Amino acid sequence: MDGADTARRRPTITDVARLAGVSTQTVSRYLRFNGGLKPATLERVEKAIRELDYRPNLVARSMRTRKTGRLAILMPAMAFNPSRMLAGAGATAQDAGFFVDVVSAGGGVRARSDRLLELADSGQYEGILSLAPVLPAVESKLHQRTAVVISADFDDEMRGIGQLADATPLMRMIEHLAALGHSRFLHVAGDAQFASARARKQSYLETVERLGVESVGVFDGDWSGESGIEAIRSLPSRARPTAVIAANDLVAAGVVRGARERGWDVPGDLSVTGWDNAGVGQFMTPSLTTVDVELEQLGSTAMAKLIAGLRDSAPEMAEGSLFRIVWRESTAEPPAAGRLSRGR
Amino acid sequence: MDGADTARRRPTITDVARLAGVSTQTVSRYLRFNGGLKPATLERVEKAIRELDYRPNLVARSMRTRKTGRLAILMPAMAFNPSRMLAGAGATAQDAGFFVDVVSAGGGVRARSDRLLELADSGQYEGILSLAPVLPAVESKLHQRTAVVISADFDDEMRGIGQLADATPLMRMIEHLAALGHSRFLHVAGDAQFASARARKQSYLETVERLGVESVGVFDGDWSGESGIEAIRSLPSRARPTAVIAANDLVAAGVVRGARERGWDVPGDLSVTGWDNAGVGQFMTPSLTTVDVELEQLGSTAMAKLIAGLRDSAPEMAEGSLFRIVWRESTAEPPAAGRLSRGR
DNA sequence: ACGTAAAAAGGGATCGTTCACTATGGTCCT
DNA sequence: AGGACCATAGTGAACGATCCCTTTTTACGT
Repeated sequence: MDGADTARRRPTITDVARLAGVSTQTVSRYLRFNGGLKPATLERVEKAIRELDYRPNLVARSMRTRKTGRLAILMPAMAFNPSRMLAGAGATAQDAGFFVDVVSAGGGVRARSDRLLELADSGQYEGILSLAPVLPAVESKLHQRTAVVISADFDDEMRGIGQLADATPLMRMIEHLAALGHSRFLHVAGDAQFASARARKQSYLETVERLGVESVGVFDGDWSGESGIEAIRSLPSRARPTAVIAANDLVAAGVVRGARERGWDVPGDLSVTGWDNAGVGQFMTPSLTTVDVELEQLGSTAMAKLIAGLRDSAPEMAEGSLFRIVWRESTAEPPAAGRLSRGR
Repeated sequence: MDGADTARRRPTITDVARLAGVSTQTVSRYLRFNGGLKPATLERVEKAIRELDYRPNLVARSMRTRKTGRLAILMPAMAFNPSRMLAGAGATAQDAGFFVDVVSAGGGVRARSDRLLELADSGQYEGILSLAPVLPAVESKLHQRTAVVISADFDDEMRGIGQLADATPLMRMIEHLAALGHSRFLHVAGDAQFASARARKQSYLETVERLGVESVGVFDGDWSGESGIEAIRSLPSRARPTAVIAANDLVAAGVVRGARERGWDVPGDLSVTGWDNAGVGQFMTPSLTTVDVELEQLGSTAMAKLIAGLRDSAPEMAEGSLFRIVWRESTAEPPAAGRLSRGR
């Protein structure tokens, strides 16, 4: 996984000083507070920094200043959702002798990408694992530096681990429903920015095609409950599916709600499946059929890949499926012909 | 907020070497691989380390080895729940010039406490913000070292920020329900390990007392949906509340489910409130009345407190409430006398 | 033109560790 | 006995930045 790419040494403050024709102390002064420099000197320093694309080595700085500028947040590994994945990743990394810091990056893809670059350049990390999509352009900028990046749900052009995006359980669910007699399906997709959303959509289309069952179409949603409702609302009443494959549980909940709005009974008239096994789904009425994902395992595997990449060794892959379909009340046999609730 | 407590300098490898009567290199050798030392020397070094309670300075080590042993995980600030709080905390810290690393700590209180100590002693952090409960004993062990700890939901004996534990919205909800005519309440509490759970329970008891309404009791749960179901199941049929105040949305969903099991209609026979405004609650039937919490704000405030503590200045407190009650379908007027569903 | 003070820039030490060598002393072999 | 070799321990120099202090340059008033 690359890694043998540390071509140029990182420029240091000395390099900058030499290029600018000043002492390191002057450069240091520039870096810490933009004052006390003659305009001419200042410009020379700035130019040198720009030219070398220099960034201070934060480790060396902390060493001298005895300040790290870092705070740690201990995350509860409680019922919270994403922490399950983090917990897995963290454990694996710790076993391998690494500290794991989870840096949260707010904002959109753009902001996240910038943050990623910033982190990579800070020299404080040997590897970065991104669990969120990042702009493809990031990779090229990254290559010259050391940090290795792997992601669980990256853009296709990047090295994705692919497991999160594995959508075979969705295939199985459709097969099972088709075996029960369902013949008209609808898919409400997640945000296409996510590889997992695209994979599920893709898998849906292929499976429907392969089984020769009818598809009412795909509604392009955004993981939100609203998109689930909207998908049902926007359905012309003649094209009424008997089963909806939702991108996740939240969407599925929206779908159920939307169906109820139109007077359709779930699962009497319509079967609905979700994805994630969100805690609440089990207690809804009807309880939600969903896919339980071994998030810890997933996080752990992703981390193992990253570490293997750093060490130029092959990762140990976990065997066995990371997914488990949980059949609950929201799925059942399709309504017998003519026994549909009227609805709208 | 302490901080002026850096009495002793941290012992260095030189101190250890001097005390053991060997060179620093020998100590270093001991630290990196326990070999190549004569048993006698080894013991002297070990004794010195123990005596000084020495721990290697990881910053200096990274500086020399050019390895940080750290990995970063970029967390998606997406629909995930806890990341909202992290996002707020992270933004505030970044504004103040700090890097924020979110370290996830799995396991129980015990493991988390150990991890906290480890982090504090690593010397890599200036402050630590724990969002999860930690053993009270930790505080005393911490005092001698530099790291400042504040938590949003600590044990009472520690400096909690109190805001997460603020349960006034719960009071408001009870008042409102009482005004609607409800007179028999039940509370399903969360894990008593959490200050927020205790605060809600406390607040429930006080409010019920103050308003002079009847309380069927408090069921001590653990934040889980099962505990919600169990609370309803275990209710003798003569002591039937008209409103249940659940510790969070998951519990509330369990309560709704349990009520349905017994043939009680929600909200016809029983009103139910949750807490958290979990995404799915809005799409359940009935949709869940809940308390929406400004998690970003909360995280941000907690972080501001921590930073203020580090700088010995007063934190800027956010004004305005961080809570908003969201009334939805799961709450309504109590059933008119004699118009209860039969149920069991 | 000169002295003086302030501004600007530089020199060298230093933070705590590890690395690449070197210096011991002892053991074993020829 | 002499040397090769190993195990053990020590020396000095980095790593890259900042800090304290000194030196040089500039500005300014007389």
